[in-house]
Amino acid sequence: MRARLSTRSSAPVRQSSVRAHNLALVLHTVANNADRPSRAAVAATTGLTRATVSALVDDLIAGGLLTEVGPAPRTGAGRPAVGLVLGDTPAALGLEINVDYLAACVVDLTGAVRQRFVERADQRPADPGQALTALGGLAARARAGAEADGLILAGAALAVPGLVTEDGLVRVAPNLGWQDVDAPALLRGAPALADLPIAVDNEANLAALGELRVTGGDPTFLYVSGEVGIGAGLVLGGELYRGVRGWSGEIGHLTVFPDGRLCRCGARGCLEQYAGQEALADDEQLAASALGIALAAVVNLLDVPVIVLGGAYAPVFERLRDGIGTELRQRVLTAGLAPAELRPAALGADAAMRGAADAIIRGVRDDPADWLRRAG
Amino acid sequence: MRARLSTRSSAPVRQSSVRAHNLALVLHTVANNADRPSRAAVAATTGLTRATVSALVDDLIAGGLLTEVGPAPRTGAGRPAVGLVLGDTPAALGLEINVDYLAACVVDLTGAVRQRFVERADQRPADPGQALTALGGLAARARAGAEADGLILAGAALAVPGLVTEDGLVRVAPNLGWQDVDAPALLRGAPALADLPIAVDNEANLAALGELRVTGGDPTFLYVSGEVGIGAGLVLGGELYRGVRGWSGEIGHLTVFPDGRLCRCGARGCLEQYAGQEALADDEQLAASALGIALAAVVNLLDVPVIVLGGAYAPVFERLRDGIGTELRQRVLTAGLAPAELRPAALGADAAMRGAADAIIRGVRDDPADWLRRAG
DNA sequence: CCAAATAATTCAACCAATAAACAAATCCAC
DNA sequence: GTGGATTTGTTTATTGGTTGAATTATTTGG
Repeated sequence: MRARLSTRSSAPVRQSSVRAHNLALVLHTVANNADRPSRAAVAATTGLTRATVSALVDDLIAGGLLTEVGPAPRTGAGRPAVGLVLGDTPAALGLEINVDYLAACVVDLTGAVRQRFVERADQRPADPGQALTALGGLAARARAGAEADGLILAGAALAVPGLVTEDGLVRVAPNLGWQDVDAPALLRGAPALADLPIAVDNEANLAALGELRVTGGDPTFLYVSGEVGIGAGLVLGGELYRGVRGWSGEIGHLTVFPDGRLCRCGARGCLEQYAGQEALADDEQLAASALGIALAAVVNLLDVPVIVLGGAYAPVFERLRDGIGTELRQRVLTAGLAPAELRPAALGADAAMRGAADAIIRGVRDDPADWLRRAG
Repeated sequence: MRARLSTRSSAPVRQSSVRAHNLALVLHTVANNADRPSRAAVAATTGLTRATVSALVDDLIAGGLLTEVGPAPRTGAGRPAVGLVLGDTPAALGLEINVDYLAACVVDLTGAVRQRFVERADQRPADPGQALTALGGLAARARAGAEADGLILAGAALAVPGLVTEDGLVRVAPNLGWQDVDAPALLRGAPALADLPIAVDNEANLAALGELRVTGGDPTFLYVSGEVGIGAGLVLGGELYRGVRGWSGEIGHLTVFPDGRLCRCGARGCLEQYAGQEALADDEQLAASALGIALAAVVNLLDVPVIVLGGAYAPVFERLRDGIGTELRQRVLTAGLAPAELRPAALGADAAMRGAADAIIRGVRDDPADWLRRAG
């Protein structure tokens, strides 16, 4: 298979882009190979020559993204290989604000959590400035701990339960009572964050990214997060799909019973009224079949082979499975050909925060050349 | 903005990939610029140097993909520019089989229809072999006409109302009564098609691609085609989204009334029962609100800003608009922030056939280097 | 008729990957 | 143990593709 450069991008490509791509390719290859591959092994799996791989690896080692480790146990004749593993810098700061807690963590390049702070407190009475200042405090502690470990931070990302525009503006976060909050600007007020690039995204989107990291396998799935509301993160071909304005995944307001219960959004019969946290506590079987109807819609529309249930759904997954499955079997046209797989989320309550840090790490892994340039 | 090579592709990139990308970039730039740009103008808009553009243009002219035309009317001092326009080779064969007709057309590189043949006849009694042989006959006439015009064909694509796998196998086409039909193999039986690459895809998917060409603007929209069943083609960021197994877009089986009418798929309350061709003839307002409920689900889930109604919906669009719009305003969470736009399809009954030819043309435009090599 | 301006081409330099030769470090066989 | 086989990693010349500057070509305007 020939390498295709993304045709849609209307920017010219030069030799440096080739190097950027191949740097990412080598980095990914090492990251996805747990048994300390040698330069030669990387060359074999990527299709690049050993000479090229050596040159690329030199750059990555110089930037701390890769590290040489002692040779693997003897394996036969020949000069012994020197193994490669992912380095730990740069790391990233993952932040989360939700109705009843604030959280911050630092995740290193390998995906390991190196710092973790959670502060339980009802955020609804606080105004956005207060809440984000408090979060800045947590972030400062996490950063200090990370830097004591010798980690350099590449950036920070914040998970918010609401609609977020591309430049990080929180349009609405109904359960926090926020409207049009410039979260990056407020966060930059904290000295510990002033010098970092700051991204903001929807909580379910980022949780989906976190899940993608740990599932490893399937690059296409829907992550559904049952909270007070219901959010969803859609991962298509290994990429988070955010929608044109970044407002995708509002599965909580899919109509399941057109003339049913009135929802706080003004419409009738929204999924949220039948499978939100309150409704779930009230009647699990109703929640399961409502979820099944909505998920069938997603599968019919997008041919998504895997659905991951997180948030409040994860602990009761086994009791929901049958009810959801029944609706899926009945309502998905292709259920007979290849049924969609249903499974509980692997990450717990930390999913969004870890996914946030992961989004930054992903950026570095996907474009190491950019990081090498920035890090000088 | 720096050019990003698609990181996901796990193939190495070499200098020839750079050239392939830049050839496509130049070709697109000329295609999207109606007023005969010069090499210098192309260089300015792409960011490549004039030297590079000249070299690339030479290759494209040699392959017939671009043509030089007389200079544009005087514009000031200086050596007059020689204009560039898209050539007409290669062209592509678009084929369609549907319940009550067969159709074939030839579309040239610019998107112009150069040949068109339609044969009305009920295809349900015919077995797949007979039907595709008849279609092969139409294709032969279209090809002969095109070649008399000096056109070279790059390939053929067939639109089918059913589920199609990646390698062109028709798994099910309920309204034709087909099951597991190897359409490419049967088509290759026709001498006029034996030497062409043949693609097969779902009718709504291809119609959506056809629509993408003519709308020009929005690269993200949902195309909904009302036929006996209801199909949808989803275009995200200028690319058709086919789903993991190629079975996306089954919007006809979204549940709108969970305890409603029994559908031939076995489930209850499918959209098809309320907004399929029969139901539409029966009660337009019911069809509109059912459609509205289903489309609201799509917008909530995917944040799609534009919905195009085609097939049987196009002629009655004005009478459906209000009913659909009411549901969308009520049921889409972000309707207040930025309502989705609703519009009728620009192409008529030919949409799928033209979209099929267009899919081939798109392939050439997106990777002209491959075509130059093949035609070489 | 010459200067200014714009278009397109030519040519040396550069960058990144390749292929092939080479050096290093081990195993294995005698 | 000593020499050949084997595998890793580096070095070097070559190739393909873009760049930038200089050059040539062709027009308008004074």
